[in-house]
Amino acid sequence: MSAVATNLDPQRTPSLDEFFLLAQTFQALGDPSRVKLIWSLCHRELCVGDIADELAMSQPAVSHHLRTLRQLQLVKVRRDGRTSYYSLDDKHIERLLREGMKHVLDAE
Amino acid sequence: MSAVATNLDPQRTPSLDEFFLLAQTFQALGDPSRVKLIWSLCHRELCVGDIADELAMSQPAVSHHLRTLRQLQLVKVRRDGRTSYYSLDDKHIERLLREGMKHVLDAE
DNA sequence: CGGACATATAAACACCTACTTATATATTCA
DNA sequence: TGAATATATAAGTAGGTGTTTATATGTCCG
Repeated sequence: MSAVATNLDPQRTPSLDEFFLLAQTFQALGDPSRVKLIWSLCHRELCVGDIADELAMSQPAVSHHLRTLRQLQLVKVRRDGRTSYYSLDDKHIERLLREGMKHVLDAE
Repeated sequence: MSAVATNLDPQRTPSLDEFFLLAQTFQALGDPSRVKLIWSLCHRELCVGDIADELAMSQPAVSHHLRTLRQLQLVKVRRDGRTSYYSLDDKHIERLLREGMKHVLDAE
């Protein structure tokens, strides 16, 4: 039986669509407000109002960013009554941020 | 002797400047042309003309992107005569891309 | 030197994005 | 039901970004 390249093969060259999605993902992380937002979601979930307070942003701006991040499956939502609790969608996200921060701290 | 938090402490909350730099780094990766460009530099260096051919982009556009990536220390240059050879600046970059691609492939 | 080659920079333009203000939706509770 | 609360969406706008076209810089070689 020969090895078959799957979507999860880390060595194969990604398709154009996959490159596009990867760029979109990085672009979603490429904004100071969103990167702080995601950092604040490491290790705990927060509701929209708390995020707005913590980042000193307006509520609509926070909702807007959260929608962007939701669409790319970077954050997920849990609704409880009128409150929406947001958290990171998977463990890759935090690793991605920390790997990026390693570069920043190494480079400066 | 007590442990002292340094810039490299992965747990400490980054400064505003560090968040800004992190966002800039992700933003630099957040473009299909640049993400393909960086991917093509994994495991080998390339000169500007070869990159332009490989990505089917104009030479000035490639130079422009390379400057962006250079300023953030994502790529580095080695000049030989009239040719500039570009390569990834450090090992974090490739890890960052692969970590991001893992998320994309998991999410789809 | 002078022409050819490789890359870098500049200006201009169309497109996109992040925020604000205003309003809508949805849920709770008196 | 109706007021209050929490979040989502819409429209508008100022500023930013990626590309092209044109030109400049720098290097090799006859």
